[in-house]
Amino acid sequence: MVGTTARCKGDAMATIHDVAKKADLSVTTVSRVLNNRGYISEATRTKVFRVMEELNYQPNEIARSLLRKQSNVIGLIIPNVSHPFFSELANHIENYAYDQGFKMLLCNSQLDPVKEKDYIEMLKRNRVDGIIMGSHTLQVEEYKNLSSPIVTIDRQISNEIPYISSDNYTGGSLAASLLVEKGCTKIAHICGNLELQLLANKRTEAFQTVMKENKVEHLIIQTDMNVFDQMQYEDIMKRLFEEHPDIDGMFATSDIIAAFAVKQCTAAGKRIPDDVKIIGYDDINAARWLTPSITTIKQPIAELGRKAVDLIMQQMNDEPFEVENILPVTIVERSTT
Amino acid sequence: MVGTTARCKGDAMATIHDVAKKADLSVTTVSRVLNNRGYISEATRTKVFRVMEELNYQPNEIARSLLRKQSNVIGLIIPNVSHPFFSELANHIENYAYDQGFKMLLCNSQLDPVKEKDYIEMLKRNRVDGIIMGSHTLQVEEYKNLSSPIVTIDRQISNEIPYISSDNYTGGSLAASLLVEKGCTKIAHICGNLELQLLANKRTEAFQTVMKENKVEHLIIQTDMNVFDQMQYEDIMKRLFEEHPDIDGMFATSDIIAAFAVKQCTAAGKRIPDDVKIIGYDDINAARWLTPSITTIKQPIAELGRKAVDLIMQQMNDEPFEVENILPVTIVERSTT
DNA sequence: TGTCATATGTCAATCGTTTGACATATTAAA
DNA sequence: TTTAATATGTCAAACGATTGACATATGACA
Repeated sequence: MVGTTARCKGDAMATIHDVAKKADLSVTTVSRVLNNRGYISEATRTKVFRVMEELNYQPNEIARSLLRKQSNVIGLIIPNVSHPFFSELANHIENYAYDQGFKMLLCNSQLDPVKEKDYIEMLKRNRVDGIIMGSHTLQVEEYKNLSSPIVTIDRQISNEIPYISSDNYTGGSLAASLLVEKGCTKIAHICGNLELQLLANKRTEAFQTVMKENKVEHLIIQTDMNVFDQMQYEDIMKRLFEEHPDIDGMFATSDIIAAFAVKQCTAAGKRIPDDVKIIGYDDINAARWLTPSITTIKQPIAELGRKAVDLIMQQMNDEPFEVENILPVTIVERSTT
Repeated sequence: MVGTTARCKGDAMATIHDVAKKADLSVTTVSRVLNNRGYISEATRTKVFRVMEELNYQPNEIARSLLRKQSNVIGLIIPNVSHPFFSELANHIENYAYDQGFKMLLCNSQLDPVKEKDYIEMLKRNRVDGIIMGSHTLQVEEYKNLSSPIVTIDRQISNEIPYISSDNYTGGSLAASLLVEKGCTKIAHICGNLELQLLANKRTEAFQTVMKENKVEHLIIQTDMNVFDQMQYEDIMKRLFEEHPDIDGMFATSDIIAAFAVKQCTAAGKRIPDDVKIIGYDDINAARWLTPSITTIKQPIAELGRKAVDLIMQQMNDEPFEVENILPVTIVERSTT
């Protein structure tokens, strides 16, 4: 069936003038009831609301934004919402922002620097009240003269731009220690590209420290997280177990990587956790419903999201704010250790 | 460290007037180079661009939107981005919308009717060019006089509002047939609430038809998908296997439910696929990286997203469009069958 | 009667940009 | 020399709402 609806163009929405005319009042009066200012009799108030209802009137927020110089929009730039960590973060950010009267524009940079820069400019053109940056493909300088309130997830840009992260060092330490405690003797750590200067690198630092302290044999494999190429993980895992069949412990920098580790172990006939113990990071929802469920370092995702929005609001209102915002992690033991 | 940055309020962004003044030109001329209209000498063109660069000028899209009566924003209302199916859909919608020059406002209704209605009104106040509805908690009437272009995912509202879905009937049929083929003799089907009048119900219809045709014992369990309560799935699965220990086949209406089925089977000591065969629906990314990887009905998520955006644009431009948009599914055999 | 609180109105400016109408140069081609 | 294309300018209206300043009218109370 093919159709063209009449309800598209042409039938412009009612304006405050239409409401005023139909209610036989001045626009000023209508605006007054809309904004609760000045003296309004109960009679006119109800009349105005009735007419608004009849005309299906919705105040034009674009016009308001223009006048108020405030859009009540927050921009969120992340690599990709389809990554569970970011989708959960986006969910919490949007929920909390909505509670605070903000809308959220979602931008998936796909970790493409050109796209990321484009998004930043787009958000500025649209006069968003703030930007939450979860994608970091640009040079530090590019973020500095951004003029709008900004918050960074998991990356320190400068001493002025606030950033949020989980306590990566403690997280890495907890994971490494648990593996050692459980008796692992050769432990692999899969992390992202360490040259990217992300705060997540502290997980690796902590891991190394614990390994050295306990004199445990270990190895570190960097992955190119720039590509959300799941095949890549499979290959890495496969090669890892071929080259080092005696690995009996793994600390992956995300639950997804941990899931791939589980997969390859199973494929290689190794039992989890008896032959190999695996720990992930993030505690995405999936960590619970995977089989076996994954032991992991839990990031407080909801709090991260709330903090991000709070920091935007604090900057908007010229309130003081913390530049460094490191939220505590906990270790959640499940079936892979 | 506590700080207050100077770069927040006060330092209003440069306007086209600032550019004109600094470039010693009229606003009209600047606007002309900005919009590529009329005669402009190469000299002034470059001068204008240089000054824009110097002032870090970004044209105010809010003002433009007001004048053009077009925001270039699409609103997406879904239950929850943290659900993998919706996060992948949102990702594709945003990507394609961006390519077409649109931004995307993300709204998580949390399947709360009040919130959903609120979001619809918010989007109208913000004069979005169209709304993609993936959340359906309201009565049909509420959606009808919406005035803005709208597209519905997986629900038919009326004969005028376009809707998109995967070929649910074929999907259900493929899944059911495969289980029968593979020799299952008692098959369970876990679906959502059938009273909700969603197109997904056709999966159940098809399942029943195939079961009856082949005279296979079967049972249907409705879940309250209104709650993204993962504990609920666990309980249902547990009870199911307790009450019907002889189940040897399952068709779940989502990969996540299938994952919980896998989990409970494993917990109950049943081997997959030897003792029980399981088929999911959606083919979310996780279906591949789960252990065992899940056999599932693949929805063409990217195409669904593109189609949704296309339908919004077609309505905007008063072009003819299809009301019914059913996209083909395929079955992807993995390790659970 | 005068004063004040209440209730509404008129008018104009503002937000930043676009656009049409029209004027005015300069330069180049006919 | 006339004509036309090129290049820029001025001016004002429009988009939809808010707001301050000010006027006016009614009713109540002192």
